[in-house]
Parts: sequence; structure tokens; C-alpha cells
Amino acid sequence: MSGHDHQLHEGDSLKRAARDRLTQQGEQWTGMRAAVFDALAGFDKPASAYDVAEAVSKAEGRRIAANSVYRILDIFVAANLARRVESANAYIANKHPECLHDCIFLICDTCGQTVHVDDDHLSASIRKAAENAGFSAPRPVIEVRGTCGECDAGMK
Amino acid sequence: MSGHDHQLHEGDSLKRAARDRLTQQGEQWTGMRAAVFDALAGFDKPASAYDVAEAVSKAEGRRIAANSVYRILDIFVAANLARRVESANAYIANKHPECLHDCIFLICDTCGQTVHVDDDHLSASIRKAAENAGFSAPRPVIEVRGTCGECDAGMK
DNA sequence: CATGAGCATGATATATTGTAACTTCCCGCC
DNA sequence: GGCGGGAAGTTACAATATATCATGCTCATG
Repeated sequence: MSGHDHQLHEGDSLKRAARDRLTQQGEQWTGMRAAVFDALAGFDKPASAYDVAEAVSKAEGRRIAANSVYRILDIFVAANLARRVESANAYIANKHPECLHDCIFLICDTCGQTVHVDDDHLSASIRKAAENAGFSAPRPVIEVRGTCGECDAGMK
Repeated sequence: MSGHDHQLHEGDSLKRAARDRLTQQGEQWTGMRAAVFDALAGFDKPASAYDVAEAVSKAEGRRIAANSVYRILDIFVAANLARRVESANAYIANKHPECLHDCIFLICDTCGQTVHVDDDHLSASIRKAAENAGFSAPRPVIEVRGTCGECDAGMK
């Protein structure tokens, strides 16, 4: 369908991929960062920084302040280990940190489930539109709010 | 350029168009709503609800609480008089309230200037992608963060 | 070993953005 | 006048995000 065959990691494989990617970027893979990544990857929907902080706190058995989590999430986003979902003020782990995509999120307003679509043709068109308007270094934010099939069916 | 010729209102013309549109939607055009609309339209960049509250307070000579502004902005967004810029947690007046578009915002990370592009072909593709994935009632959020031509030139 | 540079994290405070709950006001209508 | 309903006010609070300074850790150097 999307025309390329990158690997969709999960579990330990994802964790290794994340660590490799982060270190390749010249950043450190510390215990704290591993804990934050685990927590984020453990959510099946976009999680707010505070949600992540709470999850990490529980896992570590001590209070982790939100700002530490913010710092780490910023690094993750910069390194492509995670994505920020702007319309939800939340973050989600990237299942294939090694591939750069302008990705499209479909977010269910009812249940919060978020699916991730890559359509390089579409995003290239958007980049091009931005460049035509004189914008450089464009970073597209493409999200669609709506109702997922499951919730839609349950709405009768 | 964008292929259709709706009117780009400004000043009193825009205000009248907004009032007409809002009343057609079954909502009232009150003094407060006019004041909020004026304030919002007076910004040349996306403004936060608090920015708007401050501007309205100044214009009215009395304190207007942010939550009143939120209520009104929500109505405006629902009626297409204003748009929310998700990636900036901000709002911007819609210059042509009578036309429904999935619009694309280009937001300069340096100066905040935001330009508005309508590309019905592009947004239709995104809607279609969402529908293919089982999403219904999609509301696309298409924004591009980057650097505008002016700031880019000034960056040397 | 002492020192200092550089980075990661902690702690605290505060700023910004967004909602909730309840009250008061105003206006049209009987 | 009294009543009903929507708009706006008031207050409080929740959720999200950043700033600042302190602490600790590692490593290189002398």
C-alpha cells in the first residue's frame, strides 16, 4: 500500500532501534531516557507529557518531574523517536525511528485511538505548496480529527 | 491562483459578512461578540484566547475574562468566522466566512506570520486518505511550520 | 588527586492555555 | 409584572509548558 517496506518494530526490537538511532544522533541513551521511551511506547494512544511522567514515576518508584520528561520528549522528537500530535498536545512513539516521513495522524475524537499513515506523495505536495509561498525548512503538521470506524459503528 | 473568486473581506465589509454568517447560523451577533471579532481581526497573526481577552479588555475599558472569550471563539470556529491554529494554540479570523474550506496554514516559526492557503485538491486527498482508513466526519488539520521568506532573508 | 568543563537530571516556581460550575443580567413573551 | 432561556460574569481550578538554578556525574587534564 504505502509502497515501501521499512520495519515496524515493537517491544525489544523497537527499543533497540530507538537506542541505536539516538546514539547515532550523538545523544546518549541513559536509563532515564530508556524509561521514558518505554513508558511512551507502552501507551496505545498519544500520551501527554504528564501522562508519561506519571507512568515513569510508577515504573521507577519515585516521582519524576514533568519538566524532565519534556526535555527528553523534545530530544526524542528531534531524533525522530517520537512525534508530537499537535492537535492533542500529546506525544506518540515512532515505530520506525530510522525512516523520515512527514506523517499523517488520524485521531478519533471519541476514543482517542490514533493511526499513522505515511503518504509521501501527499506530504510532498504540501511541502511544495509551502515552498511556493516562500516558506523554507517546512515541517508539515498533518492531522485529521474524526471518528474511527469502530466508534462510528458503536454510535447508532 | 487558487482557482475560485470568493471575496476577501476586510474592515467593515468583513465585519458585516461575519455578522450575517453568524446570524444565518442561528446565533446572535451581540456587542460582546462584535468586540471579540474586532479584536481578533485586528491581529495580523494568530492570537491566543488570552491575547484576545486582553485586547477586548482594553477596547472595552473593563476586564473581560478569558473564559468568555473562549466561549465566543468556539462559536466563531463552529460558524467558520475563525479558525484555530492547532500547532500554535491560537486563533485567527477567517477573511471569507461564507466559504467552507479545509485550509492550510503556513506559520513562520521566527516571526509568527501566518499565511493561509486553500487547496481543495490537496485537502480532498487528505480527507480521502482518512476515509479509506475508516474515519468519518474528518476535520483535517493542515499546518506547516517553517520560516517565511522575509525572515529567511534576514537570517544571514 | 584536584580542578573544571560539559551534560543530564532534579527541584521549584511560574507562565500559559483551557474548563467547570454556578450566578447574574437582559430580553422577549405570556 | 413574572417567567424562561440564552449570553455573559465570576470564581475556581485543571492541564500544559517553560524558566531558572542547583546538583551530580563523567571525563580529560594537569
